This record gives sequence, C-alpha cells and structure tokens, in this order.
Amino acid sequence: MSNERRDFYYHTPFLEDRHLDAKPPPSIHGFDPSSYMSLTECLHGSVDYNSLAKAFGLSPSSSEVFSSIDENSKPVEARDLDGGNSTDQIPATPNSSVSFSSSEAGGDEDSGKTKKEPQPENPEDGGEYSNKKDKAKKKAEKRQKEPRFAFMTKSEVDHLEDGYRWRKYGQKAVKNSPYPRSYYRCTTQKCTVKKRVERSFQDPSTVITTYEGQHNHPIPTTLRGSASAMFSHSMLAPTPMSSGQISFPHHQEYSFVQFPAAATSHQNIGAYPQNVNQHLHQQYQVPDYGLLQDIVPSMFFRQEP
DNA sequence: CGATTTTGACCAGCGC
DNA sequence: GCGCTGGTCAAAATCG
Repeated sequence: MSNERRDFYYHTPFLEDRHLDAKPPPSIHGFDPSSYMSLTECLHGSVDYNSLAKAFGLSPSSSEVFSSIDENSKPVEARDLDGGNSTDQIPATPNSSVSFSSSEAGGDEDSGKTKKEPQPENPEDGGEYSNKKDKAKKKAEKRQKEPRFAFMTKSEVDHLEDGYRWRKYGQKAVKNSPYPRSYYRCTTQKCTVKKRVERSFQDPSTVITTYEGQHNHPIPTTLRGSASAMFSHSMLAPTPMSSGQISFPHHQEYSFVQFPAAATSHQNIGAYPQNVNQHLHQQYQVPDYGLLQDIVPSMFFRQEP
C-alpha cells in the first residue's frame, strides 16, 4: 500500500565458482522476483529499504544493481516457477500484489499468496464444523506470523539436507509445472517451522526451497549422516534462535549459512550494519573469503515500482 | 512398532 | 456465487 513498501530481492550466485572438492558445488542462481526471493516477504512484509540496504553495506541508491537484476537474472517466466501463485496474483509487479499488512511482524507476509486472516468467526460455535476446521484456522493464524525465506539451489536432490529433521505432510501439483511441490514440517516438537520444496520447471536442476518460521531449537545432534558434522560449532551452540536467525541451507555438503537476525524484526534491521558481514562470515564453512563475499556483493536489492 | 511418506479430501482466499 | 488454486489434514501405506 504505502509507497514505503519496498521489496528486496537477492541474487546469490555464491558457490557458483566455488570449488569444494570433488563434487560440483551447488549454486544458487537466478531468482524469481515475481514469486520468491522477496526478502521483504520474509521479513514480515515490511522493511525499510534503506535500513536493509545499509545492513548489507549497500548504497540505498544503487539503482544499477536493481536493473542488473532484471537484465541478468531475468525472471525467466518467473510466474511459471511458482505455478499459480505468481501467475495469478503477482502479475507484473510482485510486491504490488502482496497485500502486505505492515501492522507488525504479525503482518500477513503470506499475503500475496493464499492464506489470509481467518476471520475469527466464533471458533466455538463451529457447530457443524469439526475441530478439524478450527485447527486449520488456528494454524493459519499462527502461520501468518512466521517469516519466510525462499531461495533457489541447484541440486539434483529435492529435499536438501539442512541439519534439521523434517516430516513431509503434503504434496501438491504445481500449476504449469510437471514438478510437484512438497510440504515439510520440522519434526521437533513445538517447532512450527515449515518449508516447501519444489523444482523449478524452467530449470529442472534448480530446487526452490521456501522456509517459513524460525527454529526454536538447535539442530538435532542425532542427525544421521554427515549433516551435523558440517555445521559449524556456532550453529550447534545454543544460538539465540529467538533472535530471529534464518538458516540458508544450500547443500549439506557444502555450506550452511545463517542469516542475521534481521528476519524477525524489521525495526532492527538497521541495527546490523557492517556486523552482518562478520556475522555471516562466521557461519560459512569456507574459510578464506567465505561465501560472504559472494553473497553480499551480489546481494541485489530491487525496488518495485 | 514407531516414524515417515503418500495421497485424496477438505478448506480458505482470490479472481471473475 | 462459482471455480480455481494453494495449503493442510489425516488415514493408509511404507519404511527402517
């Protein structure tokens, strides 16, 4: 609504030219402005552009960057990536359709999509409705408060190992795409984090993962395989997840990144100036330059009209 | 046998 | 109001 609203998109080609031993590094490439990759959505649908830009050490007026996104990372049939989502509700201007309710973190960051404030219509007189419906409503209400974050990863594996344990609770065919979308929920009790995974129909080698919510617990140490071993100590330590960290799982074998706490409270974004860099840096597995140098410089911001 | 996945049904939001 | 679509539920099936 207000012009204050700005969407942030990022393009993180990091890892692309990174050599991590034997296997080809997964890369996050391209992005889909019209359906995913909107940091704004992740950040509760309301973020101050300048603050965020600052947080990442970018000049708020780096308009070239904006354009570069359009040209380079052309949202190839972006709408198709998300099937109905973007096609139907995010026509030309992604954010414009995101009926964001800036009210607060509880804003409907799911806005542009489907869920909406479930009218609290006498939950008790559900009468004819089974508690199933009530449940769904409650969940929906809850869900809206969760920050979301989506990214694309080149991978042959659909469900990327990210250190947490997930249970699949649904799968749906995606409109205009031969690939289905899977829905996962964190199996840890009391943790409401969910994630959706789907393969890009434009680029079948790309997996689009959307995280929703924040883990309120450390990574399960009983994780089988090497997953747990690859997470940095900083991750396994009782990190203040409550502060709003969001993890950027790419590929279990290569890296694991935590996004600075900015995710949960947009008001604080301005509070992570340059520290963000160091912050991120610590999280990377790759020592030398870390992926940070890839991610930050390539962190593109875009302002939608 | 418990945990997880599969899958059809159901529900809510949105556009027409 | 209706149809479409995304998201979730939950019973059944499958897995380890």
